[in-house]
Amino acid sequence: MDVRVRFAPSPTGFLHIGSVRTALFNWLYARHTGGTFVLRIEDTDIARNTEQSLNTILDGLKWLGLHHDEGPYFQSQRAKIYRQRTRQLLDAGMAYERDGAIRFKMPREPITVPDLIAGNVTRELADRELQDPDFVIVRSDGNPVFHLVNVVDDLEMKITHVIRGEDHLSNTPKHIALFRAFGVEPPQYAHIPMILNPDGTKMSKSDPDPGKARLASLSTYIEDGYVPEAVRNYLCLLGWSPKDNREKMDIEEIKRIFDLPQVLRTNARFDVAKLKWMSGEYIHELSMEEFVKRAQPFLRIPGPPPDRTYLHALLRYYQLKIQTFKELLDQRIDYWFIEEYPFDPEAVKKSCSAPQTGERLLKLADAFAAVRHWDLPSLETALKSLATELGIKNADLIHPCRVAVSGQSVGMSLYHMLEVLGRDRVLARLRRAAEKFRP
RNA sequence: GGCCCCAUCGUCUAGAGGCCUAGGACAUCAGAUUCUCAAUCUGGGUACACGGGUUCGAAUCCCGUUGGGGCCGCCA
Repeated sequence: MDVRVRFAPSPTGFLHIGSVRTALFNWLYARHTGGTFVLRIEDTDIARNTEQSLNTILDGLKWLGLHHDEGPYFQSQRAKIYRQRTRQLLDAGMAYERDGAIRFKMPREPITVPDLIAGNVTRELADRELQDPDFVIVRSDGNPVFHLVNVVDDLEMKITHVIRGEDHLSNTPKHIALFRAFGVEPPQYAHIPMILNPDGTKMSKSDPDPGKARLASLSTYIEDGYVPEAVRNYLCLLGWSPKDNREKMDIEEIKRIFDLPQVLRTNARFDVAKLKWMSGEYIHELSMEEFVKRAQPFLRIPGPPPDRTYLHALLRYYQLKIQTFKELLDQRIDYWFIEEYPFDPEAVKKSCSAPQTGERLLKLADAFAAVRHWDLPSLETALKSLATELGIKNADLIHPCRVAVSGQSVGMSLYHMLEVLGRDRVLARLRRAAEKFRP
């Protein structure tokens, strides 16, 4: 049997992280079985159907690398089919009209859902449903209701496996009843557990807490510069695991071993810290070419375009330091590119307040000027011999030197920094700073 | 209110009756290292929700309790 699965988001203008995971599991299952991944847009509510919100979905899937094989199909363009199917039920006496709406005659006996993940689930009717088990399939304004269009679409598109959030488990009996009413065997169902906020509450875009609302949207992770492969990898691990302690995994490998029965039945909480860690893992292993390419939107380089070799040399440090590309914006990198870099007052106060600072920096500049090869070991030797000569600790030269050439007290190891900056910049900066810090 | 699902460290999870005095990862703490932040290395603490069964033996099976989530719409 050819597997056909679908992702059916409603175009509400953003992608919920839970939806993304559902899309991912559908995609994984399709790839695992060599089946077809269909994209269907649930846009029967015309008010939500805007081009921009559709693009949000398309862009999100593309960002994650979840390519669909068919679609997107739009429910809004399928009104005729829903009407025909409604007619069919009406004619067969399995639906009737009341108060202008069309209702489906729900079977009175409980229906068992054979679920690939949850097992056999038999749902008794709730007390309210006991009063009136039938449900509306076409509104009085003539628009079909979710349950109807969902089933009709799955039927028409020959969907074989419906992989969706557990929030749909309770109304799956309705869907099964509808399939049977059409004289068709329902597809296989697989309900995956939900993704919750860190505090265990439901993830929602409309959460009054803006922080939590932000967590729920995929666009947050795109904007914050997370690596898409990491987001995808992390989401795979929410409700599924390879059982052998592996976590950072190649997507090809996941496609190979992913299967529905191993999906967990427990809800998972979203842990941004772990996602961040994983994003970092992916960033660190990027080639410099790829890193620069992806970092582009988050790089603010002042001054004229830098030399490529120089840029790569200095960026290596930041690549290993950050976990999301947006963190690049927090790094003070101006000193690599322009001479008017700012001096951090704290750093100056801490490292350059000694009265001999100016004099020492001048001597250091002279020592550096004398090195034959501008490389790490020579610079280290030069600095250390000067310290010995002056009878001071290495650190008494290292810290002022760092502040002099970078304006700050943090950064890569000093000798490495000097090596990358180059002789001309370093000597000029040391001499200028010597003036600046003269008592 | 009714119905459904679930329950292992703070979090994600491994665990399908003896390999479990419960393993891994993230987070956290301590130490090491260093010119700073970071990284790295080493080490530590922290979990089978509770109560009953079944069994020679239970994190693993059954029942109940509690807790969490979901659904019961002319929303999707």
